[in-house]
Amino acid sequence: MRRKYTKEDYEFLRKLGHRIRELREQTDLSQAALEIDSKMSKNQIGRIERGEISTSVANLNLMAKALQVDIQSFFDFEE
Amino acid sequence: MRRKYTKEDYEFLRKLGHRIRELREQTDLSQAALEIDSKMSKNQIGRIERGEISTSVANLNLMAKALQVDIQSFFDFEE
DNA sequence: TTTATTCACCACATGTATGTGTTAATTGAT
DNA sequence: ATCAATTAACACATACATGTGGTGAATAAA
Repeated sequence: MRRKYTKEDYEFLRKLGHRIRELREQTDLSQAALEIDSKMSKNQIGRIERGEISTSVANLNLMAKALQVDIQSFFDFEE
Repeated sequence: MRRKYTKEDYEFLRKLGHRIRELREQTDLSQAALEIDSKMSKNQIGRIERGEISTSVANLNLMAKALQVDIQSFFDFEE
């Protein structure tokens, strides 16, 4: 049986999602455009940006390459 | 239907896993000890370190806190 | 040799992330 | 107000990650 996400987990996911959205908007890409570049579904991208789910590191890598940013920049938020 | 992992994906996961193992050993923690601190199963930790699977960012956060390292340091390897 | 530690590896059940398809809702421009 | 672009939000099937429990291999110590 899996661990359940705590409030801290969701707080982390919320901040991460907000940061990803920030970087996507700085690149002037819509979710639909990022879908094409990253090969991820735009639905999934939306869920990640809203902090609803905990995506995998392989997907983080895909998004970083699509946005042409360093994967570490996704974690550039306070705390 | 999900995307399948490419060779680049697995290469990324392999490097990431190696880096995580490196940081764990620097902290002098066994997989069993990290299991306790991170609340993740040691089986899963082993699979991640071997690069077999793509774990979630929430788990990365758990491991970073348990190892008392910055989550960004997980990605400090030559790409 | 024996014992203990650490890790690799396996099978299985289950929860979750993902993609697809669809329909609202929102935003912006005119 | 209308129109277009963008995003939110839903349901569903399925692939994958995760935990549990177990066995075995490798290493070191004694």
